[in-house]
Amino acid sequence: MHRVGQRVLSGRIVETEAYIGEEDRACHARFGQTPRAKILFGEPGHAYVFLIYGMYHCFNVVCESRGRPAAVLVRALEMDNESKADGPGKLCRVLGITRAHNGLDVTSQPLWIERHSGRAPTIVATPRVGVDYAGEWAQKPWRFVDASSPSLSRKIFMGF
DNA sequence: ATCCAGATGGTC
DNA sequence: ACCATCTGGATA
Repeated sequence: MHRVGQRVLSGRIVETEAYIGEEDRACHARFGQTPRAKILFGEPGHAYVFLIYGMYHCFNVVCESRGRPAAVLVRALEMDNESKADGPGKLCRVLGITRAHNGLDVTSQPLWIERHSGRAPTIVATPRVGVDYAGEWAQKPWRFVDASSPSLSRKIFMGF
């Protein structure tokens, strides 16, 4: 959920990826506590937002305790309206999330997450997207999707 | 259906 | 030089 003025933009999270620790060669924490990755090393429950390819943003939630860098990238939403949010860049564009949100507490306004009360998801794990440079770490099944959702960033196929 | 160049700028 | 992306146009 993101409150902007009187409006609340929201959607159901249907796709995520885990980035876990300095040893994860796909994680931004792999270079240690650089200026960009600073938030990753901080308190859990805070937003880690970064600019990618000079024109898009990616939204993560920091996990695990201070000093232990880990986060969940939110990659797709099923929107409450007609908007499309089937990808990490589109999601941030549609919800209006930018680096101005980096470090915000995600348990309160204006940017927060609520438990969904609808039907249970059918969770399927696949390799993460766009991290081929990460060697063996690229193959870990740390992307999680609701296979029953039509709003995924890419289609699922046999086994995945 | 698949392939790919181009956009665009922070980060290391 | 690289990059946790997206779009539109070309090709088949």
